[in-house]
Amino acid sequence: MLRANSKLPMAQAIAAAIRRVPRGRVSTYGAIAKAAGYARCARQVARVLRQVHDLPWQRIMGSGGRISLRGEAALEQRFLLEAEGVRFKGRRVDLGEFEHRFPKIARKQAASSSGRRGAKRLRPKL
DNA sequence: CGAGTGACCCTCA
DNA sequence: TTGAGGGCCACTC
Repeated sequence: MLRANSKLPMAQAIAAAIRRVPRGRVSTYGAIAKAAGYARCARQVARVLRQVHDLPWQRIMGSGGRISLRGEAALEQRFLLEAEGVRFKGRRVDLGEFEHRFPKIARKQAASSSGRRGAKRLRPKL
């Protein structure tokens, strides 16, 4: 059961949003982040996906339905999604048909001033 | 050249 | 010490 996401931690809110995606459907970082109430934290979504493996990470795609993963993980994701009935168009998914739409998006206004400088780290190459 | 995105990081309590 | 939370920047199109 999902409570008001405004009372849940950010990671939990994001995780809850991810769990709201039904089988056979996919979502994007921006959509998840916005659904969770943190439209600017698309990166945090990735962090949750990596940290919490209780989520259907396979249903989370990058913008445009692209797979943000790399290597065999991308192939695995595609395989799992195809098993759910999601059709791939080359390297992408047709979000127009498979993107899950959240019934309600809670507008949360975070007025906290915590972390400032974030990751400057370069992206991993493969 | 500009806009958009990201499977992370760092900083604060 | 750990937990929680938020954002900047490099890279792609």
